[in-house]
Amino acid sequence: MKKLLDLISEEMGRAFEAAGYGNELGRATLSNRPDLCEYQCNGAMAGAKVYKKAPIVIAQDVAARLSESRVFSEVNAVPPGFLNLKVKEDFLTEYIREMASAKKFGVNTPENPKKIMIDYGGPNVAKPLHVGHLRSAVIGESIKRIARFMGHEVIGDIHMGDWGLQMGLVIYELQQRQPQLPYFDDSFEGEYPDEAPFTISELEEIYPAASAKSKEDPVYKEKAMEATFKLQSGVRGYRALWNHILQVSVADLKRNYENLNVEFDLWKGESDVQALIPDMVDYMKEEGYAYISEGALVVDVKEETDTKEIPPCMILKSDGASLYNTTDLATILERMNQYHPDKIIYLTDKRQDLYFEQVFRCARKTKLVQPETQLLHIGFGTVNGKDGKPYKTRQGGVPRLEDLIAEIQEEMLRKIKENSKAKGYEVEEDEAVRTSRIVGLAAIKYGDLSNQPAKDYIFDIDRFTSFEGDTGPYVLYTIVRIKSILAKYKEQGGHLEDLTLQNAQNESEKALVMELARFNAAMEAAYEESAPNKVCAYIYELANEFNRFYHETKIISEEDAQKKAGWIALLVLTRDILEACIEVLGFKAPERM
RNA sequence: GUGCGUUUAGCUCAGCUGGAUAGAGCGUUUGGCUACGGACCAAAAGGUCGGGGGUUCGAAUCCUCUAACGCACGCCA
Repeated sequence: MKKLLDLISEEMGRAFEAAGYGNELGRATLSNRPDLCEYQCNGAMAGAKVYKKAPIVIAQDVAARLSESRVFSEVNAVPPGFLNLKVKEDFLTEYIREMASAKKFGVNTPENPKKIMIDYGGPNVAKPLHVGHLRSAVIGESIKRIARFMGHEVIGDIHMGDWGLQMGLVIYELQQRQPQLPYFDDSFEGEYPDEAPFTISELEEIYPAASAKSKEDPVYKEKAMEATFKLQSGVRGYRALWNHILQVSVADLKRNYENLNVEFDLWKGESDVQALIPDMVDYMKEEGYAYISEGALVVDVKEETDTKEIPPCMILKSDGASLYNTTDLATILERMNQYHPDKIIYLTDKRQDLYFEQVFRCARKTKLVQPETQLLHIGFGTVNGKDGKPYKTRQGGVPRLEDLIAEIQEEMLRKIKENSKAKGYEVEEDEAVRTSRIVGLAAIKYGDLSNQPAKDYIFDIDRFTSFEGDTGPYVLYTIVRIKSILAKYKEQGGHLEDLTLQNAQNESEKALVMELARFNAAMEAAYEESAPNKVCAYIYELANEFNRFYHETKIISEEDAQKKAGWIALLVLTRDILEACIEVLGFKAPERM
């Protein structure tokens, strides 16, 4: 389905053409003066110079051609040359009816769907998730869902950090604590146990302990690096232990991401591409891309148009070891070979902007990717506390993601109980808890997603959990309210099928319809700019328009059956669109709250 | 030092890629519950868009200079 604004622009374009001007001048936008008109076109002013005429004259020429338009009920040329437009009810109703019966509410399926890989999540094995992991997971999941909704094929990869020094640290610390384990006995030739010799909570305690020791004790660090090396060179016992760590850790990660309603298609990690590294490095050397500089193997990625010095992309450290860059390049290689994506999107902290610029340039230069393959890094900002500094616990530590979510959900539970008490009815404890989880997740995700990804934002529990203003709970409340009215309609014997949308009866209803008609444009913009915040902005406005309409219109008590059915149809569409939006944002609405 | 980002109402943020009177929410003030869910709605007050200069019919938006803050700049990830 075409976008409403495109239909309007085309109609304007034809009028411009008929009056002897270029039809590209017909581009229309939403009015920024709703008191004067619904849509506007500023093409007459843009055309004034080209045609050497006063803009108002052009506008009048164009307006005169539109008196018989089936789209507009009103076209006014006003100084200095604005074209103020109002659309006919019939035209709008026809559009919204088509939308209601169309697949995906009129979002077009692309002719050539793209294959997109999204690299997000990025947890480190054996380390608990913390605030820093929230944004990658939440934004990445939403971008994935938006792209899927638009009809593209999307593969989400968690890309775990499962190969670095942290693995050596954990292994060495385990050896200190339980030296009798068979994994550390080089002469052991039997089968290793199936069961890991530690639980997830032990694991989570082991890493920080080991990390602290290695910072203070150079000998300890040396030993940990040795353990890392033994693991990477494939020592049997170390590999077995590493598998245990992975197994225990991944089970825990799955649980955590599931709670966040985040799903990955691939659970790959750095370790998966290590085998590709030697050949890739040889290739880069043989083709003359890589050379030794200051002892390290590097690929130059400078370009003539650079306004600053871009350091070369390092492939191997001077001790011959691989590093983050190497793994990322090998991952690109693997992804291209296995999945042939048209586009790879990375979600990490924005501080890695320059780093990814280097890696992307290196991948292009060394022809790891096709010239038409898009590589995109979406760098997101920091989650800050109310003081504007990175969010910390009261003790000053880095807060765990689990604790953060629990905190929001507790506050949500408190509010739900308080509100039900104020309204004078009792909620069952488990229903209240269930609801608080659903609404709490919406609060945290909406709080994050409604900001532009690249910007830092302030994590404010009171604001996020509020039912008022631009928040997740407000949007859910609106959906629940619609569901409640629809339930009542059914209770009274009404059916939700075979309803026909009618022409809008008043201003607030028309405003709601116009807002609904904007859905495909809003979703498309969110996709193209990888900007879930645009979906948030859209549903917030939609929810506002709905609530305004709701207050002016008594639906259930309406006597005219056709009118009433038309409104119910409008409610159904509003509910469906709101739910489609929160679905791509990665949360759901409860039946009651 | 170089580069990137940010700067809009008391606070938190929008601003549809150059248009009319710069918009929301929170907070403040006021009005609306015998009500389909008042967890809502309506309204008021609140701004020299960090600052200077420029481009043009027209600038929060484009160019330039400048200030403050944040971040990044080969062997971490």
